[in-house]
Amino acid sequence: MAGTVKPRRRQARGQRRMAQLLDAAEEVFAADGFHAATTNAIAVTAGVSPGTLYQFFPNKESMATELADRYVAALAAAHAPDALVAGVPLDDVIDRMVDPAIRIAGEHRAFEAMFRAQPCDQLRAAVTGNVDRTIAARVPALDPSRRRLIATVTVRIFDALLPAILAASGRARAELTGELKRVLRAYLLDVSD
Amino acid sequence: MAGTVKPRRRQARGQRRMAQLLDAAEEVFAADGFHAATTNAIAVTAGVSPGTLYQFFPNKESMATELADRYVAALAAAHAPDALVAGVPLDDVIDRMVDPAIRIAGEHRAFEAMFRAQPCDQLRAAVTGNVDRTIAARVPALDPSRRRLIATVTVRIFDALLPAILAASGRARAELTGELKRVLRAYLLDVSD
Amino acid sequence: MAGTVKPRRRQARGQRRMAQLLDAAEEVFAADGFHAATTNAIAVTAGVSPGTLYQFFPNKESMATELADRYVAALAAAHAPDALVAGVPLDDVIDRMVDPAIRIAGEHRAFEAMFRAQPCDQLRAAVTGNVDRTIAARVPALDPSRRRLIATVTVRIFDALLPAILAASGRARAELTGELKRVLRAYLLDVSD
Amino acid sequence: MAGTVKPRRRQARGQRRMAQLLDAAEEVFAADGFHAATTNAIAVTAGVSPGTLYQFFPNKESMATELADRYVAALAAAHAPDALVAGVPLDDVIDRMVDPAIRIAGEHRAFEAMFRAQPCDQLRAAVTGNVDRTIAARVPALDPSRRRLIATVTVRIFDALLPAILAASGRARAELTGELKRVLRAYLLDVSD
DNA sequence: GATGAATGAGAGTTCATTCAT
DNA sequence: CATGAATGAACTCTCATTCAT
Repeated sequence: MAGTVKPRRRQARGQRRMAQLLDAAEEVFAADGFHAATTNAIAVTAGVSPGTLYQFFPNKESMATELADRYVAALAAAHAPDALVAGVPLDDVIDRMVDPAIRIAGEHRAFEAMFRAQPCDQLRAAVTGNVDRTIAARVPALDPSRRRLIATVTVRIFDALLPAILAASGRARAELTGELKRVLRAYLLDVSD
Repeated sequence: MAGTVKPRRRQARGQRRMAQLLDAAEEVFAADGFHAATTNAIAVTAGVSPGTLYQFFPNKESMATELADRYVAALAAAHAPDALVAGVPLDDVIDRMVDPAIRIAGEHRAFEAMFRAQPCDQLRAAVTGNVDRTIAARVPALDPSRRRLIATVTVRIFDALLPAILAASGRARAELTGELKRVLRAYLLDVSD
Repeated sequence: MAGTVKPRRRQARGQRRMAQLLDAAEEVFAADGFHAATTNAIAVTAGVSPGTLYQFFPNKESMATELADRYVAALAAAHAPDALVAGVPLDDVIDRMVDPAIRIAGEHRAFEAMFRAQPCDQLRAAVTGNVDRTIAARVPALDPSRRRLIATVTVRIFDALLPAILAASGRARAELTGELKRVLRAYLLDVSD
Repeated sequence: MAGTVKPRRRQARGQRRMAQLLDAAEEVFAADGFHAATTNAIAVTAGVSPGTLYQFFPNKESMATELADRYVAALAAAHAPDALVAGVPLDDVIDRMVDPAIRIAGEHRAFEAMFRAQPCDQLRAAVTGNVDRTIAARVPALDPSRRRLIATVTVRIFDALLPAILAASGRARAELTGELKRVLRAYLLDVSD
């Protein structure tokens, strides 16, 4: 009995530490970028020693990877893919894709940095997958490889404008967001023909 | 006469070294990115000692800046802005903007890295300026601040797809280039209304 | 109880290292002077890697500063300012000021170097303060700014003869020390009028 | 004829270059101190290339040495040792020694730096010799080795207060100069007994 | 003589990672 | 688990001096 309980407690504490460390990593990655970020700075921010950090993560990259996982999960939760299929107008689909993505990127300070960092391909891949599936649902006839290409391009466009959007606020942010949607709509209408 | 030749001879060696060093920097920046690139690696690649590098460039940044200047010049030479004005179809304009840019980016291995590096804003600024002027010539009625926004977005889209294009070759590169042009055409047509 | 001991154990090793490093710094500063001294030499002398040095001191200057603090403390301990006030003859006061200072400078090999180095103004300031207070105690009527001037001059005289005294030994050192005291006595008698 | 004239011209040009370089060295030594001063900085200040500098001076030290020679000569010229002997009051002697020394130190910006720099012992030695001879003239009965000691101490006191005097101006400088003279008079009166 | 390019060892400092405790 | 001391290679940049021209 005790044998089964103890490990759980440990795991719980471990989970807490990991979350704590990831929060710290998020902050530091957001502030300095992946490369300039220092594991020592992350440890300090988390209020632990560098050694502790390496008890939970084998290296700096792995922290980025796990952070990216967080963001993938958050995106998955936000993009409840209900009813993206049939008669929903393209504008609405774009809204339902773009707005939550921007929101999540805004909430998670390191989203942007992780989106670019090489060790976080998963994040880009996940987003691309989302878009790919959405297109598949709306335009089933499309050739899969062409669909993949379009999805990739779409995500890159999003990526290209995201930093500017996040850096802006108020009117400017709205303007830039509008422009992003305009690009996507124009492009996606064009390729739907 | 001799008075004008003599100093030239000295400068000539220096100019050669500078070019040599910039070539080396280009190679190393392209391979490792601006941050990861080391001045020692550049010096070794150029076949000189680190001290020599610092005889011509005050620091690492300045090499990036000068490289970016090179690219700006190359772009300026390529974008002879003749006849972009009146009756030229949009497709042609896009071709004449995109193709040389991709060609130059392909010829200069560090173009992409410099396009992203902070100390090289000039490069992005120059390209954005080019686009802005082109739009101004074609759609004189457009509000300048809106025009600037469109130019910025256009360049960011180019930036977003450039790495993929450069990484690809043959059929894949042609496909991606086509997609880039499609995006731009769709967007620019949309905003011209 | 254990709670107070455990952290101490960790700090203990660190404290030992700091002392070790300061000892090494003292040796190297004494041998080469502050500017010529290298952090690597200090690390080697201390038998640690350069990185370890920077775990305890943020930079070279800080080592000098801490060394100077050591000396200030040693001086404060030596100059028990008892009975410097009333009827003590000037010669005795000078003995009680100069002798411990010379002894401490002799014991701490870098004293002289630190006395001169810019990042160690504290040391000179501390010594000047000591002298200033002593004068204040003996000649309360003296104008404070004039007193400060006299203290400064006194310390500079000490500083001027210290290297010669430390470099000498035996009879020569005694002679020079006597000369220093003679200068100080003559000067202080003169200004007491 | 030409054979004798040409070399003279050359020597003349060489002398000019040397003076030019020494002027530059003076400026740079005064600004940065001997150690921090850079031969390149000196060459730039002199408006020549580093190679030229090494055509006239074998190394950095030698520039300091020659500068010190300049100062020795200036001092020798200033201290016309007339009538320092017999009935001149001590105060006057001190004035005639200290005032020109301070004036020259003020006129030659690197005087102070050279006075301290190790490669310039000659300067200190020359000044000490002056003082020694003056004492010898005034107190012929004094034991030579004791005289030497007193001269050394005297010069060190001068050295100790010189920086403060040069850094000050107006009233403060006058005050400090007065204090220096007071110290010297008190000391020399004391040792004359 | 004069130039300025070239050298290269070495400066102070950083940081991802490991390890004894 | 947690600590924080320890590592050491690598970084950018400097500078007295030399050498080809």
